[in-house]
Amino acid sequence: MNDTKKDQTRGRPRRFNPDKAVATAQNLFHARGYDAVSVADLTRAIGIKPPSFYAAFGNKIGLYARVLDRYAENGAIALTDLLRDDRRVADCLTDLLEEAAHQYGANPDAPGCLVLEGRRCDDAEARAAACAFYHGAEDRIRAFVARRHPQAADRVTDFVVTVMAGLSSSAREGHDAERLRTTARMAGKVLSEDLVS
Amino acid sequence: MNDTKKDQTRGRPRRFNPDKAVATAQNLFHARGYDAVSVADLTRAIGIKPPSFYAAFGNKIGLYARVLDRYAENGAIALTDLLRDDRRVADCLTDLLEEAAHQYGANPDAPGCLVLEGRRCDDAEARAAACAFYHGAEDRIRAFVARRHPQAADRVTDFVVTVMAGLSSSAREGHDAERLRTTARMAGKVLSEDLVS
DNA sequence: GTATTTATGTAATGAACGATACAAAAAAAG
DNA sequence: CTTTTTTTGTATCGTTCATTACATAAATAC
Repeated sequence: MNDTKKDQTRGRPRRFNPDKAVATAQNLFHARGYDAVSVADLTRAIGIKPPSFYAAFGNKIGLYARVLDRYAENGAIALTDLLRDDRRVADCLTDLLEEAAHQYGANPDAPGCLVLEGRRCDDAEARAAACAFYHGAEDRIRAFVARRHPQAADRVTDFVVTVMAGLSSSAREGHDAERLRTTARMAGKVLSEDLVS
Repeated sequence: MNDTKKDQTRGRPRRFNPDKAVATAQNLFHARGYDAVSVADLTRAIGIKPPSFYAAFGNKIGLYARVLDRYAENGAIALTDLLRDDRRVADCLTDLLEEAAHQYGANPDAPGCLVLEGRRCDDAEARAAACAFYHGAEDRIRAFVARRHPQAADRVTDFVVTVMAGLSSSAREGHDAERLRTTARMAGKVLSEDLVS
């Protein structure tokens, strides 16, 4: 019957919630970046000791992968909702840039994009994990543009992802959501004129 | 007479050229970033042992400061040449973006901007050093725009520095100079329309 | 020559890192 | 109860990091 509440696993029960731990780790990684967050920082913030950490997540990269998954579901930009076929491509992309501006500047304690910033950390595995998410998003944007503007897809995608990376960078530099949105709107104007029809 | 060739210092002469060492360090820091370059990497590349390193440069930050100075004179964008009073502001800024695209993509082994990327390394002192150079450049851009478009200065400067950060980021992602230049030109169009007259 | 000064090479320092060995503790299964 | 399974805390591992003692080498000054 109630197989959700009763933990009918065998051994000693966990004293911490792994999902909550992932959320805590997400905050840390987003605030400081992968390299600057040590395992000691993570265990302290979660409230566990290293052995519990490694038993639950494998290693630092393992937890980072969980964080990226959570970010893709929770905090990242919902491309599916934004890149619609019933609106002009330029308008969708402008909304995308404005949404990025809003999200990247929303929380001053975790500015910018977890994935965009994660692309250039110093750990090869973590970098590859972040880049995988990034390339997925980039490909979706390019495919969306290509459907109606095939010859402009590469150029427009380069422009959009470059502006998004700039927005994330400026967010980390201290630009608030309002300043970022102004920048995003300026960038959006280019698209409206470039992608006529 | 010839006081340039004769080293009339007292003790044992140096077996390496500090200026060449700074150039070597610049390549390393630009290629991998401050955090990812260890003192061991630097001493190996320069061809000296740690004591010679610390005697010559003080510490890792000391050498990084020398590298930033060298970059400002050598590799960075010559704002003085670009931000001219005898041309339209929008044209100057578009040239600035295109020049950034050209420089950031010129050397695949050292993509992006040393200063822009250095802003977000994990060492507080190195970060402060890079940010000092960055803020200097940002202030010059803002002052240049403000002279003729005072009410647009903040907005336009935010846009320009954000695009530049995006260009540097995309350069590190692998965009070559040509792709970056296309992006830069697209961004430049906004300025021509925003800053009429 | 001797004294002084500076640079060099060997080797080691303490600190922080990611990751583990090990035994005790807390639960279910028999 | 005993056995089995899993988690926990303590304590530590080996590696890498930036930095430095220390003695030696190579130059000038006297």
